[in-house]
Amino acid sequence: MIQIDYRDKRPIYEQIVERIQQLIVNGVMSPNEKIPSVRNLAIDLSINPNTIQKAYQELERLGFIYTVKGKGNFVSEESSWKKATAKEYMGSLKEVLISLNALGVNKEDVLIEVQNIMKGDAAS
Amino acid sequence: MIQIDYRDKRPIYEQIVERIQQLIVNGVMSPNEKIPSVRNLAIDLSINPNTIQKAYQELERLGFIYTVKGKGNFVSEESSWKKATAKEYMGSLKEVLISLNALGVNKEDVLIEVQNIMKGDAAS
Amino acid sequence: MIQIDYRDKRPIYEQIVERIQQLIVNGVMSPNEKIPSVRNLAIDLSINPNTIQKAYQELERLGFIYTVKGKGNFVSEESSWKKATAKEYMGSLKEVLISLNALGVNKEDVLIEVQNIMKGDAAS
Amino acid sequence: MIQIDYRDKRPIYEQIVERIQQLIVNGVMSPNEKIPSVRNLAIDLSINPNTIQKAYQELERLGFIYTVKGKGNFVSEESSWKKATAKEYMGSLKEVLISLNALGVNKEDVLIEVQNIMKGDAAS
DNA sequence: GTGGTCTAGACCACC
DNA sequence: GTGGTCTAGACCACG
Repeated sequence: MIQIDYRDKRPIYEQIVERIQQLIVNGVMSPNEKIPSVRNLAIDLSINPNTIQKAYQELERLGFIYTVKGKGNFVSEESSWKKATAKEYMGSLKEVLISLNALGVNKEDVLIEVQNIMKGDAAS
Repeated sequence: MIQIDYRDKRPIYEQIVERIQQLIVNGVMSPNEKIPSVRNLAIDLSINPNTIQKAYQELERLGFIYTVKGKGNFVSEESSWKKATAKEYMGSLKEVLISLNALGVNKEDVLIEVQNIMKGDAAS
Repeated sequence: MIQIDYRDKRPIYEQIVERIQQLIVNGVMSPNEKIPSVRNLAIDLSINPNTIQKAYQELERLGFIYTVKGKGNFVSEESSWKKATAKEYMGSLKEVLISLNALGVNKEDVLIEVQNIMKGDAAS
Repeated sequence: MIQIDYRDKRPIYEQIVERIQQLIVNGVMSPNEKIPSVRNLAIDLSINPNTIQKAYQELERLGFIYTVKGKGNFVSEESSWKKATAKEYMGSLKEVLISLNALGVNKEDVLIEVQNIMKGDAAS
């Protein structure tokens, strides 16, 4: 479920943060579902528990998970992250579009991509 | 023309790379135009020449500039970077769209953003 | 009467201590009134009796309740905690005021807050 | 300048965060002033550098300092933290006042404390 | 068993 | 020299 790419320049903990974010955002993990314990995931990935710990604390800070000491870490309600995350991604979209525009990419090609990926146009 | 933000988390050389990339992509600098010498830019920005050197090496690796020993550094022809760069950004676009879709963002909102930014639909 | 927030960073027993303190200070529970037995409260809140036990021990240490073996736990006379608690809060008040002063907060704003909250000016 | 209290229940890194916050808020350290390097402070306090590192990262997250890799850590401009910090302290003030009120503390005593500490009533 | 903190020691990127 | 990351191993509070 989580793969570490040691050739990636980004730190391991950041890769874990991003991966779990994806799993939550894409609905693979549901609110209040327990995520792997620090120790278990550390063993799974053959990584030091401290590194997992750092990733989990960052995820909590971002509002994607919440921690119950002695119990484990759990996925937060959508309300804690949905709005902020969508806003963030819209910002990224804007940046990418500006660059694509400067590169002279055809608007049609972009529109096709949007139609292909965003099949559902139902709001949440 | 180039501004360094020391509070930015990214290394200085990376900021320079990105900035010059922008200048080239947006046409501010034209193919075969000479870019500032390592020494001059270092003095201008009051930073270590090694840092500029590293930035220029990266830009050369990416195909945005080429070096002529004893002459200086020059902007490459569009052909050496346009295609690869556009492909890269299209990849980013795809990732962002997938996430926006998962977040339940309305397709209409994305299309509006595309129409707003990509005013020109002329191909390269 | 007592609500546990598992997402709270503070340990459960501390939440219970604070909550019961509030109930006593605000007069909801009167001196010599019996408080729920360890066992009953544990069942009510669906938590481990050890946790309740720890909370009650802390409350006893602070002078808010006293234990009668074989009978249960009871709210102490005001004399055992009122003075110490007030002193403690006056210390906190001082610290906060110093910081607010350093931050350049207007004295008037603070005075307004005091007038708003401390409606009764009857001494104990 | 910074003292660690090992009897304090709070983690060391949190004590450091609070202490440096105080130094900044109270104007002992000025914007853009360099704070001790991670290694130096670690040696000074006879503490592991990782612990200092954690404290500094938290301070950066809170907007009190900014980091320049390879250079050190520096105090942020007041604008990054003044408003939020003042708001936070006003919240603490409110809580304390409510408790003092419930304890039957005389309003006059509180007003005296305010007058004593907040000598300057000049706004920022 | 769970997360939270800390130490000791190491390597890396950056400047 | 500076901060950033990571490992290995330890102890603690909590439930």
